[in-house]
Amino acid sequence: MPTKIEDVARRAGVSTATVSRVLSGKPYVSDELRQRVLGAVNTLNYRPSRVARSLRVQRSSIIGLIVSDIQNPFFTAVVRAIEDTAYQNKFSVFLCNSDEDVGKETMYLDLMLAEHVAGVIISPTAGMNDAYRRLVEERVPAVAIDRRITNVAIDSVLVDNVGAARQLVTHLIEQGHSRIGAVLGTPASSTGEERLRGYLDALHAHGLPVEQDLIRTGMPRILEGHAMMRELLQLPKPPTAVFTGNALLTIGALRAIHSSGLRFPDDIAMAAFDEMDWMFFVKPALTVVAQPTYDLGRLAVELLLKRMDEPDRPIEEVVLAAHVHYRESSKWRVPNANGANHQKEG
Amino acid sequence: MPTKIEDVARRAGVSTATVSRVLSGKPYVSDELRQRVLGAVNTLNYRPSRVARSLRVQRSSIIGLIVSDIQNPFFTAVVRAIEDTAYQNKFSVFLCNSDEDVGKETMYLDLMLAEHVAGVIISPTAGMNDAYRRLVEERVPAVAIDRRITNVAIDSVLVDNVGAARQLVTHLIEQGHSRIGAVLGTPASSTGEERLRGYLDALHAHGLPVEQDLIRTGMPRILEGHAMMRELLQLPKPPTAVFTGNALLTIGALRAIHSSGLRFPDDIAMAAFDEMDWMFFVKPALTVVAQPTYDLGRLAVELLLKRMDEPDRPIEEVVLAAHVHYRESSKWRVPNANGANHQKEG
DNA sequence: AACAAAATTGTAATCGTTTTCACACTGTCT
DNA sequence: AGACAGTGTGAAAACGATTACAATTTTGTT
Repeated sequence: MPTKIEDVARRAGVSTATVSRVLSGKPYVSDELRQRVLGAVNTLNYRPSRVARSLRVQRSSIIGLIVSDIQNPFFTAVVRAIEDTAYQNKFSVFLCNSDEDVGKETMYLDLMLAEHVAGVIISPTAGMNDAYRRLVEERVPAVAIDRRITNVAIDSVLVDNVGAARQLVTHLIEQGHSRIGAVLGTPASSTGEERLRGYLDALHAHGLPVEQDLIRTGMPRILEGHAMMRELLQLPKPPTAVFTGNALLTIGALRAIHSSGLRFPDDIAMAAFDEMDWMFFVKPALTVVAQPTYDLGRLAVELLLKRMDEPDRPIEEVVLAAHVHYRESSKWRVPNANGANHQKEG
Repeated sequence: MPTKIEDVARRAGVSTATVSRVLSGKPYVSDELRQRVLGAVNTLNYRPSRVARSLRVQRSSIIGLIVSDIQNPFFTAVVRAIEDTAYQNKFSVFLCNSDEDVGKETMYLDLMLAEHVAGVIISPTAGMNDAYRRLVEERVPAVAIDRRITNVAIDSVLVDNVGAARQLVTHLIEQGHSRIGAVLGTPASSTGEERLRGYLDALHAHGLPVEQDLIRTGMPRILEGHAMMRELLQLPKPPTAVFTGNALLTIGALRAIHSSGLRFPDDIAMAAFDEMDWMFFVKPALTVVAQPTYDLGRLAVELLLKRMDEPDRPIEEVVLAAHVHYRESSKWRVPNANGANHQKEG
């Protein structure tokens, strides 16, 4: 029932080759035939089958996008940017949610290969996965976003996590804290690992001891963030400040703090990763590092397009800076009787 | 370079037909050949081209999903449910973001038709669009979610917006309010229209006058919500309560209220659509109607699957109830000198 | 006018599957 | 022995586009 190129050709009294040429804007078609073809296309309301086209030309105009958590506002912002940029370049996006599950991620990557997507953008769930290797073996253009792939070298656009975390924690230290809790994503992902490293860097630089009890890692989700924060608060000697490593963990931690009736910065100081829409409502205002979500997404697409054009260009790794917003939640803290609080000037 | 079915056939010493039969679990293949084929598939690491398959069988195992705003947490929750359910049924999801733009929506629908998706789930930007008609003309299984399509009859899964809005506004009235502002999405979408209708119903039922000045509609986004709420607050005689019609509008309205230094429920009462992750933090707690997001998504996929099996079954329209959480933001209000406040018992 | 080069057009092969059809080989039942 | 119903297998025809190649016409150059 769907009209095919042959129907159009018949109606316009030309060959399918000509129709194809007209439709793909190729040269060497007389104006007269072009008009006839266009007319036929119009009256028949013909839309070429992308499937057939993909089969023939061995690539599609679809960008496969795999994010690790579609409910994380950080990723939806990035998705938004990717979608916009892809759209501007006549590509469309095939989005999947790996849900931080390596099995699901592998399955979706396989699907995309089988589907002959033009390229893949992925926020990897783990540093390595054989499926990533297959990607480069089959020479499918691919870009990693947000997290690093250690398995194999591919283009990536990342954020300076170490630097941002170090800044945030340094700031807490300068505000007089020495026992700083960390609620982080699993170190299996580069973001988790790097944000932890930034935290440790800051402690070391100020000669502060590292207390393993104060460092919690887990799946970067609200529930886990809540649990980790509660554990920290139930410690015999709880931290006087906390650093949270992602939007969802921050929500969870806020919930835990909130339900124990504590308030920052006086009961506990806080500095978090990721700015969110509704944060204006958190009082006192939360010190956060805002990640360049839109640029991240835009650059990922641009890198992907570049690699499609030049498959053999050298691997490129873009690292974006994040911007810290210093606000009240981490303000100078009056030392209280609560614990040993090595006061430093800020 | 990618291995094709022919390579497998050659290596196993059989015909491509046999390979295909083995791979799709068809009967009439001897155990011996089956083993040989499976072995060859394994050593060659063969993955059949979905594109070729789609072309041949004239359908894919992809569900196309078009949402009107990927940054709206209501939709991401629904997307999550759709993804999960699709995955369980061996379908994968091709997600696009129409961004409340009819042009973009049309373009994506066309793309999906051209891509021969197995079915389409869509949250329509407007009540009618010729592209919807094409969907049924070409007999592509389709389900509308959240919003109604008036153009043409298709399966849909909706929420009882009129009822939920009526409940919310009735509650405000019972708490003593008679001048209730409304910050709603554009009435071009059924959600906007129905939530407005619920609001009006409640007013009429209590014999309260409708003041056009108190009713604001616009794009359901944060910016617009903020602007509409600010306009309401700047009215010579501002409302004593406000009803917001969607998650993003609620955030915008909250921001406007927050920045004018007002507090609910005393300065202004509030009741909103959509529960969000972080709302525990809003104090006093916000009265909201929680939509059944997960069920919405799950049912959409189930309806779609049913229609794939039985293309001629009667159109089904599922309407889900939403659940109101009564909290402090709308509590009984001490009448003040501010305006004519027809007191009713609550 | 003669010839080369460029512009138009069509024929048919191709992309990688699935599936129809034909054929061959079993048994089983008259 | 012949007919018949399964089984098991492969050859080849789809599916709907693109494009290499060839054939033809037009244009440009001497």
